[in-house]
Amino acid sequence: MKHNRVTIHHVAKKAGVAISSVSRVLSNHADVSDDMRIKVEKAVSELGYEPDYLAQSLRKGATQTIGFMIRDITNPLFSIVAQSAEFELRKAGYSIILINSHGDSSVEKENFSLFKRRRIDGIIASLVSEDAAQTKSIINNLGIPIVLLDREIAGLKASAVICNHSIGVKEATSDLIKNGHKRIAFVSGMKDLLITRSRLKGFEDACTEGGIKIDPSYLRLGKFSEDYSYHEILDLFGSKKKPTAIVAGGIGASAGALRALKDLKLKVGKDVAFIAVDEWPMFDLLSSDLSSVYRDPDEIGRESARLILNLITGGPTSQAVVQTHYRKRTSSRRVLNG
Amino acid sequence: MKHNRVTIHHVAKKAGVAISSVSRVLSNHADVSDDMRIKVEKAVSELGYEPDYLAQSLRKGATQTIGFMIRDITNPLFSIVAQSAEFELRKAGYSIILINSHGDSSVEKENFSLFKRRRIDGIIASLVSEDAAQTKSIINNLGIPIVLLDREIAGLKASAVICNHSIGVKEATSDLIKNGHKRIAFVSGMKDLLITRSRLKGFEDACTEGGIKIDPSYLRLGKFSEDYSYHEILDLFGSKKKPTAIVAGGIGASAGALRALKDLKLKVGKDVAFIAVDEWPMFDLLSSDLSSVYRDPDEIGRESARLILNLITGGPTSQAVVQTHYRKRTSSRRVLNG
DNA sequence: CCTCTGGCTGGAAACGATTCCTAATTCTAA
DNA sequence: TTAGAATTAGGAATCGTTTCCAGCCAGAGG
Repeated sequence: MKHNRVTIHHVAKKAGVAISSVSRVLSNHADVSDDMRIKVEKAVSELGYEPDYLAQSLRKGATQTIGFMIRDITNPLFSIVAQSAEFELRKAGYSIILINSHGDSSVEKENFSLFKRRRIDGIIASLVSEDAAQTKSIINNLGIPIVLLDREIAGLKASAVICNHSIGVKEATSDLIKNGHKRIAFVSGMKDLLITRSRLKGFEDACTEGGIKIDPSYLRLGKFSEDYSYHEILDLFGSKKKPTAIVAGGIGASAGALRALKDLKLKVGKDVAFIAVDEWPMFDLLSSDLSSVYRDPDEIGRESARLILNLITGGPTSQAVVQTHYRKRTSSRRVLNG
Repeated sequence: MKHNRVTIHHVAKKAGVAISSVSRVLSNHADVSDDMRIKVEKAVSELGYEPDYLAQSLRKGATQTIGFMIRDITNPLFSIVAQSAEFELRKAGYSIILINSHGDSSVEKENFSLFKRRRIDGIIASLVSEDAAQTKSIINNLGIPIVLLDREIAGLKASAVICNHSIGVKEATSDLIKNGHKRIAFVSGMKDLLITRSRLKGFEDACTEGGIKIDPSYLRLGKFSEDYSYHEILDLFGSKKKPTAIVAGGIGASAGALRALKDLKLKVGKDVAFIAVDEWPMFDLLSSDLSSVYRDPDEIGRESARLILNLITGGPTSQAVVQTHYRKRTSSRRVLNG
């Protein structure tokens, strides 16, 4: 089985030249005579030779591979990001190794070490948390260029794709207020993440401008999971001061909230207003015509690819900002008892 | 920058032993004295040494990497398959390289060659087509173990995960017939794919048993795309003999069909019955309570991982069958003019 | 006391490329 | 004609491991 792999050795022998000459021809080195080029190319095509990545990588110290680590590949937003990043990176000759961290920071840690051992050239990651001091030191000691998705960590040598969440959420919340909503709930992930803080800022700004005082019990900022959101919404509607509108930050939050409303037999857009932050496949086929805060996942993927390539070729760390905007549909209207 | 990578060389020097001894300790070779083991382990932990995958791979001829090639990673079903396969393979020490073929068989061809150059240990693939003779010869010449998802190619040395589509579709179609439907349309992908033939068989069997003659114009078997399905449904409902029920084979087919019905202002479950083959995230939040044919994507991922590991360790090619079953909900009921 | 066995160890050859260095050849110019 | 420069080719080192092979030393058996 070993003898069926054709190496540069075989090519050299067949062409009757030295190994180094074959290598020079294939890497378009300047000092190659026409005669040599022809001989080698003939041998290459006759043998169907293709250089081995492994050996090249070992020698050159670059694997042409990018590690893509996310918390959950089944999240439709991330899968689009992964697809478009892969598309861009492949054009530049890179492959991607996909790793799930399952939202577990110890798995995340292992993954970084795996990346290092595999001599990954660069990393694109959506980290579990921003405050883990350990994560910070791991990344800094890794010596591998990294692009963070929607995370901002002080003192970290990393590029980042940051979405401007506050703008879209502000527009959306303002629209709710304009439609007469005063009791607006906001469900999303942990407050220590930039993404949550940014959304919260948009929410607060809109309330301030609209002259609405935020009741802290309407802020449910705990986890991105469906489960969390589901139970928080049930809890809110079990209380005396039921909200008339909900802003759900993230796909999980939206799914959990919509399920809760369904179980409560409350009709979205009629009994309660709703804004989904982020959309998912077949969004338009849902039972209600949801207003949303949109960002383009393709753009996130493209930008992250651009940033990591930039870093790999020695460029400085930088940030790319992806805008969000409000897509007004019918679920944000005034409701019966609003 | 080169000097900060700690190699087996440094460990050997620090421990005052030969490189080969370090390697023996780390690979749990039998011929190692306790004294040696202790010295080496001390040096390893003090230096924080981790063996380099590249060099190991080059020497051993195995990269501990699986290539995962699918037509579209944003397909929610595939992304779950990818996730569960990754989970299983990681437990066995493998990483996965994810590649999109974008449903393009020339890209697919390139990808195979990339896998070979990267010395991938095994491939899990959802191929674009089954009949391309070229693909067959490429795979056979590749010399890399491969597991096919839902494809059956004669004369190919490959394992496969096959879903038993016909059973679920038959159950579903029988239910439609029992509910009085006679004009049932079936939209799905190309007829030359096993997956389509298998679904069609279930459909035909149910019709035969139910005493219904199939009108060929109700069979729309062209592509898996949303677009195709959308236009075929519009076409069907523009004709004289409108169907009273639709079976949509695949997520794309379902999406396209549901959009067409929405545009036609036909209510699913009321004006027309509908069966979705395969579910997607937040299926339960759709505007209608869709009956479906279900298969477990997690199981597909697990099985494909199991089969490829089996092949890599020298086992024979084999098949795993994943069952489908009918999930009866309300969209399959009798309808107004049915 | 000598040989044989067997456990351990170190040295060196792979694995398949790239690249530096040196040498041979050709060409130009004095 | 010959020195010196410019091309071009080959040889060898290198990347970081694993693994084969040979040798050393200690203990056992005669």
